[in-house]
Amino acid sequence: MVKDLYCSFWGDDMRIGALGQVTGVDPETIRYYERIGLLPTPTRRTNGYRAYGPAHLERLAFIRHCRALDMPLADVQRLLHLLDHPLDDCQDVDRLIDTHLAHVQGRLQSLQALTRQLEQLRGRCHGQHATAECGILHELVAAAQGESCVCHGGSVQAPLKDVQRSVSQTG
Amino acid sequence: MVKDLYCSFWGDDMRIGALGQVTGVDPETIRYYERIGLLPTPTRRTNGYRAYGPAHLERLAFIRHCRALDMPLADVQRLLHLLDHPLDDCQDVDRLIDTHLAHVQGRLQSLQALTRQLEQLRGRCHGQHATAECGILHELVAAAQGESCVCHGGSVQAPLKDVQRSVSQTG
DNA sequence: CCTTGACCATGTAGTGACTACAAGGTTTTT
DNA sequence: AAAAACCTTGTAGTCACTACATGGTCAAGG
Repeated sequence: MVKDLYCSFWGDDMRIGALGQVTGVDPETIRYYERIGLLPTPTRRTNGYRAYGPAHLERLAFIRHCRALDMPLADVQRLLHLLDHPLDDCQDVDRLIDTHLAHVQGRLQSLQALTRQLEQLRGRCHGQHATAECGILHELVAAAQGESCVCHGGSVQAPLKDVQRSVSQTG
Repeated sequence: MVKDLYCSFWGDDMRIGALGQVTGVDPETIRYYERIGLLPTPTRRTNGYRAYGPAHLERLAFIRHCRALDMPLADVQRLLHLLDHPLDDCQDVDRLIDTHLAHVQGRLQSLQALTRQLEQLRGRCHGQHATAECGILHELVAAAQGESCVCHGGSVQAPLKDVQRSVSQTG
């Protein structure tokens, strides 16, 4: 029986391990979501164990789905609030998704440029030799010294922050 | 004169602010690189200020160029070591770049899928209405509940970790 | 009855690559 | 002389977890 596997999954409440199994989320992550106020505090059994119901399962699944879409937890928080207070204007949701989409598309373009640069860089090294003659290292050093390179094509002073931001996490 | 701007840039040493100006790196970041052993400790002036020479400038530029290629600092560290000890085999450099390239390409594919998903999601909402009828929110909730969706097409149990790893930072 | 093992609780610290202060000293400008 | 801009150190914050330490709870096996 699945009930045996999930330890009272079919009962009226789940322990944190069962919830984790069903959603594929580490129990430590679930506790983390609770700590930062993303998941409501569950009721407790007499022994202090957290007792989760279907509502928690739904909410956690929603969070994970949004995370699979690479949304930051702050955005997920806002969406959950809109779900809880469905009287507001839908435009908030629109803007949130639009902003997030722009974010992702920006990072996508950066990564595409990055891939081209790395591929060209990779092509500089052929066969086996000492690092002293390595075309990749030479290219990297030359590029860093501001000569026109496969990556920047410009000077050292170019602001790298934009590139890095768009490549890194959403924050 | 540029000398006035950069405070002894043309002298035999630069202060941290000047180095930051020339390379476009925040002085706090430069100190951070020094702290984690990426930049060698510079000599000090009599007043305790850090005094940087051309060697530091080159090294910092190299680091930033690698970072612009989205390499983790650990990889940069290894490349710097290979530059300092150029007797080793060049294959190390090759492997490092190859691994990094594979990383970036993986993230690129994740982001492409993500963009498609978000665009489809965005298309669910038309015009102005209350969140209670918002197609985006409905889609997100439905998807989270395991119905076939524009994103997963599968169940809640799907392991999201792979997606997230490939989308996030290199680490 | 005792032990083993799996589960749960809390709290703290670590990750990467910075960023932002706080509290004080120095140099330059007004 | 005073104010602004620079420098120093150290510490703590960011994001979304992850890992660990320490201890409590519970079911099954010997």
